[in-house]
Amino acid sequence: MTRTYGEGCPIALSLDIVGERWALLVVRELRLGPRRYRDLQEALPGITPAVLSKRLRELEEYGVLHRRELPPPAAARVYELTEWGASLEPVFQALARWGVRSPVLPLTGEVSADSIMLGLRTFFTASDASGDGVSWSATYEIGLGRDVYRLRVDDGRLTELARGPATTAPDVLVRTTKAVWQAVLDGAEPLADAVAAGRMSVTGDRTLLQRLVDAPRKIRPTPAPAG
Amino acid sequence: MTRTYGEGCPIALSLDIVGERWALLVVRELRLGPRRYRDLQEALPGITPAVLSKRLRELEEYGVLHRRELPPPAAARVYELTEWGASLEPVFQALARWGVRSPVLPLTGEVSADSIMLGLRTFFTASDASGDGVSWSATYEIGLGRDVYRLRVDDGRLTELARGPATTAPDVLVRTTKAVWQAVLDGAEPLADAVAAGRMSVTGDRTLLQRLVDAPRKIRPTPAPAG
DNA sequence: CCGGATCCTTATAGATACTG
DNA sequence: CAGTATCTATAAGGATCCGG
Repeated sequence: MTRTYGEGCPIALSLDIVGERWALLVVRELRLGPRRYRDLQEALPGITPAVLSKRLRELEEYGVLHRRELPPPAAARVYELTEWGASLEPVFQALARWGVRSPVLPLTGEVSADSIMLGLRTFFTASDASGDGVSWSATYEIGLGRDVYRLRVDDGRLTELARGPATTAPDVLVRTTKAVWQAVLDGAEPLADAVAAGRMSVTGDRTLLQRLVDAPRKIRPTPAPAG
Repeated sequence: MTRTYGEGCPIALSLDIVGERWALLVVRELRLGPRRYRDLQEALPGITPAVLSKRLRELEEYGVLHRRELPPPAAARVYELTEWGASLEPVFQALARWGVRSPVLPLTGEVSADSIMLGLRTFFTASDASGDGVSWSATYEIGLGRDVYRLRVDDGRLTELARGPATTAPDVLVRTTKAVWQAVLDGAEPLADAVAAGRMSVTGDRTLLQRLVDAPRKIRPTPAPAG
């Protein structure tokens, strides 16, 4: 390792490991499972091949991820998080919750389908039962363009979020675009409108879907910088 | 801002704000209260004045901290976190808990007195009452060299940690060095030995102090990188 | 086409000295 | 004390190229 903070503080050590430019975003892209070099390059607009290669080498060396060769016929090289690398999850959660409350810099730009779904998990708060006493459990398959995800909610808790179609028939099946799904999650467009306008197709119990999109509450209190 | 990830992902936004080299460590130094430029420079070995100035300007611009002029006679310029900046605390906690489990890079180097005390808070877990039914509440004043801290534990929860002496007579008063305190916290030296050898002076109930140093459990499971 | 390596340019950080 | 100025070293950005 070249540049080091050289401190005994565990925070500084963490930053020695994942504090370099792009490093944490590379890890972010692996949160939902293994990815190929090409996938990472596409998901990280602006990263150059040299930097991506360097980060992958470093992160492998430090034990955050490892590369694995898929056997034929799928013959491909993929990168995936080690157990320790996957345990960065609380860091991502904390950073995401902090970032959405940024009082100065706005939250603008493209978001990958992965990030949208992970954001759902980050801001997911079991909706309070509100007296109806009905426990909320359901399975979902959400398709955003070509990216498909399966979700499972058990007793109001999001217990599964993975890439790929549902393994059994889901309670709700959704097909839409990234943009529409994000608008609905942000509350910018009511779910009913998106469906009525044909921008989202829903198969199954729509009230279960409504509960899902209501669950994350990305409130942005925007505290005054208190100069 | 010059370099930007340019994404709509809140994680990327957070990294745009505090992801630059040294930025998060500057914030770390302000977790226990305002500091002067000089204090920061001394606490961050290796940072150059130009970089420190730049980070302080940027972090102020983004609303993470603000500078304040203390009125005479204490006439000094200090930097302190905004409310939003202070809400980075979960990020530090997550990074610290992750870093101590690093399977490859070792945790070596100097640690500031502030970081040791904050580490105590990060890894503080109320010791299970273990059947004795005695609720643990106490006040402490810990002196490490010239740095003095006051702590308060209420019902097994660490409710106060601040720079400076206790405001009323503490239940336990400790005077020692950074190195000895850290060795005791790490379990490298038993509390009784440090006291017996005259490396730590304790006034008050020593069993209350034992509970305090036992509270943080910095277990390092060192998961195999699973190559 | 995938998985990078190479080359050149630009931006940022490190080192040191110096000033209001 | 609280920074700025200058110079150098390193890392990142941009484009191209290459082997399997």
